[in-house]
Amino acid sequence: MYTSDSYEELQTSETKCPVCGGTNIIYDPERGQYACGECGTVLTEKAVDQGPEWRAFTPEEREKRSRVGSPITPTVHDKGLSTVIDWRDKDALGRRLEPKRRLEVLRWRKWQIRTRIQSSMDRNLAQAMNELDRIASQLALPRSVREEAAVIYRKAVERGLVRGRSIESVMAASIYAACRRLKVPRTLDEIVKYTKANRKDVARCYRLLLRELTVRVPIADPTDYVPRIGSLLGLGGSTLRRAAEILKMARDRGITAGKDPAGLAAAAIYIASLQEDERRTQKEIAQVAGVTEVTVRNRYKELVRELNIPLPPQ
DNA sequence: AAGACGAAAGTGGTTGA
DNA sequence: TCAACAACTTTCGTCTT
Repeated sequence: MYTSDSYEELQTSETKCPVCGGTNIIYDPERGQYACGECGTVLTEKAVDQGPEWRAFTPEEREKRSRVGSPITPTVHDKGLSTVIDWRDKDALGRRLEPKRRLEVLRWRKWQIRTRIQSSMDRNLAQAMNELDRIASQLALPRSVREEAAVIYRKAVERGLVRGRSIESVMAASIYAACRRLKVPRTLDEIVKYTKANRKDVARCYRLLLRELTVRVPIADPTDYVPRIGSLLGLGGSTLRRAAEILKMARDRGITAGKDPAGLAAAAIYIASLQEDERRTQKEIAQVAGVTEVTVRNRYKELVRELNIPLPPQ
C-alpha cells in the first residue's frame, strides 16, 4: 500500500492561486478544501492539527501528559470505591424498612444506577470525540462529516455496540460511514492510517454499523474520487471532465461492478490524461489513488477494450 | 534511465456448502 | 468451518521511449 506523502507538499497558506495567480480563493465545505475560483486548483489538502501531539486514553493520562494547567490531583469520580446502596430492604441493623422508607431507598438506588451508566457513557463519548477530532483534522474532514460521525457513534454507544470492541475501531468505522454517506471520498485505508485500530477491526465494525444501525450508505461511485485525485496531480478541468465521462460510459456498460472505485477512477484519469495531452505516469496516478500501477493498468486496458476508446498515437 | 507491459505467485476478504 | 473464488498486490523480466 502506497502512502501519499505528496499531501504534505500541498500545504500552503498563500492567498493567491499558485497556478493562475487568481485571488478568488473559495472554500469548499463539501470537501474541506480551499480551491482557486478561477482554475479550480486545490490549495489546502490538509489542515493543521492544533491538538496536542500525544494521545491520552484516560483522564489520568491526560492530566499526566498535559504540560499546562494547575497541578491538581487527578481524581476520577467513583473509582469503584464509592458507597453502593444495598439491594436488600433492611437497614444497618438488619431491620425491615417501613414502606415509606422503602420507596425512598428504591429511588436512591435507581438514581445511583442511572448516574453510573450516564457517567460511563459520558467518559466513553468524551474519549471517542477526542479521537474523532484528531482523525478528522488529520484528514481535513469538513464539519458536516465530523457531526455525522459523532451522531453515528453516539447511536452505536446507545445500542451497546461498543461493548467488547475498541473505541478507536468503532470511531474509525463511524468516520468512514460518515464519509461514505456524505460522499466525501476517503478510502478506508486513509482513515485506518491515523488510528490505532487495525484495518480488519475497523472494516468489521463498519459492516456492523451498517447492519445494526439503519445507516444507509450510497454505493461507492468512482466519480467521487476524480476531483480529489485530479487536484493532487494538478490536472485541468477538461481532463477531469473527460475522466468523469469515461466512468459514466463504463457504468452504463456495467463493467464497474465489484471493482475498486479508486482503481477505476485512477484508470479513467490515466486515459483522460493521455487524451487531453496532460500525461501523467501510471505510477503517479496509482500513488495518489492508493492503488498499484498494476491495477491502474488492468482497469485501463479493460476500459479501452470495452469502450473502444481511441487513444492518441504515441 | 524511466515508463509501460504482462505473467506468476501471494494476500485478504467474501460466499456458499 | 472450510474451500473456492474474484479482485488486488507484489515481484520480476522484457520491451519501448
